[in-house]
Amino acid sequence: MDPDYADALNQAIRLLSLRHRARAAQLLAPLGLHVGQEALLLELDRTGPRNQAQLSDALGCEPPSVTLMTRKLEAAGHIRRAPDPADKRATIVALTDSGKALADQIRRLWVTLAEETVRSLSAETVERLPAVLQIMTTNVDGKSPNQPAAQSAHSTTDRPLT
Amino acid sequence: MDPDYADALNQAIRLLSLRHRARAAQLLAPLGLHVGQEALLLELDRTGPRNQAQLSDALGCEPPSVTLMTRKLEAAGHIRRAPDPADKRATIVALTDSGKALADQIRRLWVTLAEETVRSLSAETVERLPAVLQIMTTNVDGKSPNQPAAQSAHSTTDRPLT
DNA sequence: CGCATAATCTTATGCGCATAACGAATGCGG
DNA sequence: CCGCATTCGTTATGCGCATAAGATTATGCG
Repeated sequence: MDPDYADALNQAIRLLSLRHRARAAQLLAPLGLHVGQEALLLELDRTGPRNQAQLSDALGCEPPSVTLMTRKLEAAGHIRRAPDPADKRATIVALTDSGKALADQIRRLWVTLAEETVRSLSAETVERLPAVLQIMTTNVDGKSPNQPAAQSAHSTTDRPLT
Repeated sequence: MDPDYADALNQAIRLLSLRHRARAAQLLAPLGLHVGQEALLLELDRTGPRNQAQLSDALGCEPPSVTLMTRKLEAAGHIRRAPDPADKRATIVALTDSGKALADQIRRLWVTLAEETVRSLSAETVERLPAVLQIMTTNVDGKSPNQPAAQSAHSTTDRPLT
């Protein structure tokens, strides 16, 4: 394994992360949203109402952050928080109509951005890109520090080498 | 443009960013480093001594952050800060021997991780991945908010579509 | 030369998110 | 029925980094 390649890969991911976050903040500022709140809205819109623990899991962030985000989004009228009748500890979170409209609006912003990116890539690269990113994600997220990363064997493969 | 594709791409990048950062923090903790400090060391090791303004530019972070990072790395003995004789405002930053050794050590950590990732991807994907990431980075980083992103025309293309 | 403008670095302050510690509710094994 | 570990949510605190404002030096121009 070429050390320079690993280094380039590492730096490329780091820069992409920074720029993506910066651009997201820029796009969302006019809407009065932050990056984490965007992710929460989109997640709710994708998978429907859930309690905060499930949300923090899906978003890859921690429960206290979810508490803050849901409080703020509720104050803005984008979501509803209601106690779960089946579990008095949990509070389930759902989009309001305003929140659903906002989620659609956000998605439209990213579409125009994705179009620019897609225009610069080959068709097959575009096709494989989501799967590749997912593989990179599962691998970089080593389950235990000094163990081979999950093979991500079943759902997402990219013509495994050999 | 399929809205679902743009959505998937957006979320994939977001998740990769989170996981990459988390893993980096995990790898660097034993070395007493943070993510930004790692980037600074590697950048210095790649391109040689520079002043802090140039560093903040290359790292994609802001000058005050560079001030804090260089102070801490200097206290740890990994870098040297010296006034620039040609410009009394600037302070140029250089790696010490200890810093250079540390940079090599860091790179070795990422190599083992990159190996796992490469093993899950096809040879041609691996070959194009850095360029693809760079294209995504330049595109996501729209120079001005409502203007077509830079074509990244000259150096990095990935068989442009059509 | 003299002065306005810009560039470099630093300090002060705020924001987003994490980790730690806690109270409340659940469910399981005795 | 009763401990007791577990899970959910919140509060308290800290860290990394950004933005805003200030001090010092460079630079361009009348």
